[in-house]
Amino acid sequence: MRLAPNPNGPWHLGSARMPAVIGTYKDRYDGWMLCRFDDTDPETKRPDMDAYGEIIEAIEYLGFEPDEVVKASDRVDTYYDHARELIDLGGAYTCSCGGEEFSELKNAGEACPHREKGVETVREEFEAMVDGEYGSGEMVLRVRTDIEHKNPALRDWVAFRMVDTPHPREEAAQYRCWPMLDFQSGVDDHLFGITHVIRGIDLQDSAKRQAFVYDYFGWEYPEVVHWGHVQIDAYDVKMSTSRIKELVENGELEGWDDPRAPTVASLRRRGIRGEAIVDAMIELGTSTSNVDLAMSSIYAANRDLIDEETDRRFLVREGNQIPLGGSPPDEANPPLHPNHEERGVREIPAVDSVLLEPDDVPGREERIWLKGLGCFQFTRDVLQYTGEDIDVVREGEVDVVHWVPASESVPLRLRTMTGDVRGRAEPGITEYEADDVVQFERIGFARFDSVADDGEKESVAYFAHP
RNA sequence: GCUCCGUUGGUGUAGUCCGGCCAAUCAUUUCGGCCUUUCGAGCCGAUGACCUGGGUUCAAAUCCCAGACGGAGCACCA
Repeated sequence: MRLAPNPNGPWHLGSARMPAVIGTYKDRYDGWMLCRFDDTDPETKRPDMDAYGEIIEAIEYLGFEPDEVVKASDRVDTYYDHARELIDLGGAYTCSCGGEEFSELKNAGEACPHREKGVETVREEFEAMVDGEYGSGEMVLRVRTDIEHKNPALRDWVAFRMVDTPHPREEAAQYRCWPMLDFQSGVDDHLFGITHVIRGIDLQDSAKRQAFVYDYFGWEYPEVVHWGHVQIDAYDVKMSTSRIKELVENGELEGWDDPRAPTVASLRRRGIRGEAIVDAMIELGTSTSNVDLAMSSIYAANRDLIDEETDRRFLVREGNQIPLGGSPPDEANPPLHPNHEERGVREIPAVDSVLLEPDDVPGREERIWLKGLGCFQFTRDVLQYTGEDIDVVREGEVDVVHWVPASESVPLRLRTMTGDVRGRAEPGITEYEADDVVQFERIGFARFDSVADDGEKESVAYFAHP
């Protein structure tokens, strides 16, 4: 198996499908997996030097490890060698037609005059291409397929072209003659002994194109599966590397890990496990039709993974301060996890007054149960402790809500897909470190991004999902 | 215009090759109920789909034909 990412930027969620499915096959059948960066376009899809590492990190985060990692831009000489061989076999010719000019001939099913050049001439001209003697657009090497093939997409396609812009990698900066994907990828799949290829429907014709090269060389083509595009609901931002790059550059997104960005880095920062993404991607299967992945599938998978081990805590968003009356306990001790009392309890002081979320403030004379503390009645702008038994909750008369002390709680900013929310959390959260995940009761799971060591400074958490 | 591919509930998927056991699987979502000092989970239940029209057949999601709709390619991008 192989992953063949284009390192022109960090990964969006659609890209994650590649390692998710291919890596799962590899693990399931004890296969071998190559990660080959198809970075043979220094111009239009110019490689981003940071993306090589970011992509490897993303693959690891998703839980996979390639057996070998290579860059196509390190292998250009190998492609040249195969091009020479193909020329000698009569399978390719150099062509100086303009793009439109050739396109018209091709669509009419007519060969261009260059098709009948002798092998010697072709070799000379190809060596001149390799030596950089032509500028961009002046000369290409075409594979001789079938100029009258009923599918115009397969007729004499370009294998190498000239690119004036140097490759951003120093090691590859000297090349001007670059292979096209169909040539490079086709040759490499054979050389690396790839037996199974899974890729997008945009490359549906690639197998047919590459088959001409394989026939010239007498190679056997790998098994190939094409899948449709994946869209994800819940995002306003289009899932496209170039679009996201644009939004990051003009400041509309704070970065590739902005919670509004449909990227691998964003979900990671929100504390969602790579495994949850993989689980959801696997369920999509590999049909050739386009699919919509519901974020709720990823959330459901993540919940399965983290719910049992995640501490519960209180966070009140944009709270209303209400004084306490009567003689309630001066501290609440709800469990860190309701199913695991052995993990201990939290210590939440309850003095003077509390904060409640606006929606939770009870109406006049209504009762409410502050979780871990007891039953209160809202009378004359004060929550008056009633001392009633938990039975009032069991009987459904009183709702249970979360709360925090007004004075001893700590500020926290919760970053969500729809913007930041400010609130105050119970004091115990200062025990956490960045990367810890908690469940804010009745709000949802979140990952701490930074935890302030003193209670006056604001901590920051990224909201994952309910 | 030429060439490929696809179409099963809100979403995804199984079943289609080799017609019957499919009044259609599983997951997710939504909505109820039980349980619960949150939410979730768990348990119980409900809603909800074979693109259309013909044909073949005792029998069609499945085979055939036509059409509709959707996607992809026809790049000196990947």
